[in-house]
Amino acid sequence: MVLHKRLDYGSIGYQVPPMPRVPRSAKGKRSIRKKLDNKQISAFDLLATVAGELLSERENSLPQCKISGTVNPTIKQEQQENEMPFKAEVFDQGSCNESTLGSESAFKRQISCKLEKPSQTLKSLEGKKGELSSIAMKCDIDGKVEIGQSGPGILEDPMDLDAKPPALVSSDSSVKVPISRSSSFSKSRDKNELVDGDGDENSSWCTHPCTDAAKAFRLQRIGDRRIRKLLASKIWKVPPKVLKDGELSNNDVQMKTVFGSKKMCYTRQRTQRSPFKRRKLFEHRPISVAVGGIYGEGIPKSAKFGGLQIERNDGHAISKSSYDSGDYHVKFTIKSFKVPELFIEIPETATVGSLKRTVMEAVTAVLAGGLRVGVLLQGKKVRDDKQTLLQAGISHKDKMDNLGFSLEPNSTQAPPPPLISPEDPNPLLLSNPIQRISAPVPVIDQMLPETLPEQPQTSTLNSPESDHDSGHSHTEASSSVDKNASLKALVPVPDMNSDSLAVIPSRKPKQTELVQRRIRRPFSVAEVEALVQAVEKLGTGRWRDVKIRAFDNAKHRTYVDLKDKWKTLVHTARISPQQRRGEPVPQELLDRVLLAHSYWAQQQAKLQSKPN
DNA sequence: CTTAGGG
DNA sequence: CCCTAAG
Repeated sequence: MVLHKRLDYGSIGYQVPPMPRVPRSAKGKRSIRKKLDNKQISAFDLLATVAGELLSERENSLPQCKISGTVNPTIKQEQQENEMPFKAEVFDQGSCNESTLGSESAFKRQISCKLEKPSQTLKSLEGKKGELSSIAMKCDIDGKVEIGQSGPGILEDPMDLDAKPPALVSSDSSVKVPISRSSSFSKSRDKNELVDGDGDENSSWCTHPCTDAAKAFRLQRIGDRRIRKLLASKIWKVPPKVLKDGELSNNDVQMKTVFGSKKMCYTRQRTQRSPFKRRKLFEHRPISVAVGGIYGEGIPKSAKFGGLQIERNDGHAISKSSYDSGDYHVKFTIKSFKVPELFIEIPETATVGSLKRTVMEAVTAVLAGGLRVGVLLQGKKVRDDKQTLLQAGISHKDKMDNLGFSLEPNSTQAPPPPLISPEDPNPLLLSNPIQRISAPVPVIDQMLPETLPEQPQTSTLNSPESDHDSGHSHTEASSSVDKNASLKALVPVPDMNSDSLAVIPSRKPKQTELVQRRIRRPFSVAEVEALVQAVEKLGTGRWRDVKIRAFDNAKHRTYVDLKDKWKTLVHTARISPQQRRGEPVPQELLDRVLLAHSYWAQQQAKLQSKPN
């Protein structure tokens, strides 16, 4: 079975506009490359490039993704020690059968996350400056996010890989191996998969010795090609229109065009009879990306960066003259990514799996909900998108160790990508008793390179830009502390059990906090089938019963959801097949919908006219 | 908390 | 999906 439309969500009214696609025509590439070559790229282009890197990969979403970061609630220096590195991994379990593939969101995945090395921060994992290791980031609005640190493994020189001091790798369990969509990944995944929060630092992919074959494969195929792809397709995919002349202030609009217009919201699952009150979870605080530095022309042409970069078009051997004319290129690598302050609230009775899912959901919601990229130079946000890098002060020759990128949740919009479906698509088979809880999206602040330790970690919050983001960061001061404490408590118990969860403080978000909209989870055919069956039996006025009968184990489906779904089903059944969107529902089911609908409508009418 | 509907 | 008035 093949996924039909990536962005077509079943229910009407939630269609997320398709991401504008830009033909990967040579022409397009050339034009942009030309701009790069001529240093004509504006700050906004740079932003867009980064954004594109992060968000325009929806078409190539990988069924697996990893996110690593540091829980860093407050961006204050003194809290550095409280930073809790965490890692959330999600990957396809490989069992994509008919039912699990019913819808894109139906991918059954297993998520695992680890909290480890409480005192370690991603920062400490950064390779030495100049080291050609970088972080590869990919994120698409489909909910797949990939953020992996690509070390020398993707470099052309295999020696680097072997020569790389294990310390760097092992010391940082949150460092990810570059995740490529190539089969090489799946090959090596087997041995590395199911990284369960067992505390085994070596369980992360990067620390697992890759097989020679896999290694070779990766080096050979991923290296150059992957980078090229990253540079070429992803970046170029961003519609020029969107990139051009956008004011930072217009970013919202611009990005909206790209990511959809729905407001980004994420709320914790409302669980039937859940003892937990709905909370406002996500903070729309900026996520920051630290850049390893800007590399000037001195960088060997063979140098490869796995992450974002503006690469000199070596294919067109830059002539001496071009250099003379000031045709320099700014090169940089985003080495780390922090996902701070993830506020998690979860009942003690929840399963570890649910915790993992929650974390993943929280992170995914933020990343996939729509991001805006901000460029920070020495802690200051570069607002003028029209500026060229040079004008902005980003020069190839500068030792810009202070270039930062901030990923800011787009509060004004957010095409909630189908999040991972923890449960089996078939409601009748659902058996996961997880209690979904809230997961706030934290703010991630800029992580500055070690060379600029003095840079206040609060730069992002304090920077002028914080104004245009959902700014509610400050209301979190106290919460961050709680969070820290709670997460910290989790660390010692990688294999946390419910008890450890109890440590999590249930700080009540302020009412002023925004409530994230729940992520969309298109109903799979299996679910529709179950729904139809239940309604046929129970009628259309007993949603709670329907819920219990057919979706008791699908915690993410509330009776209201079911009622709404039925509503849309009825509508869908009435419109022409051409007008339907999302995963097609078998006509047979739609027929039953209409039948049941009319039948129960009659019954209701009878009851009305003839009460007793 | 459930329903029922509009948004 | 969200929000809410009603029951």
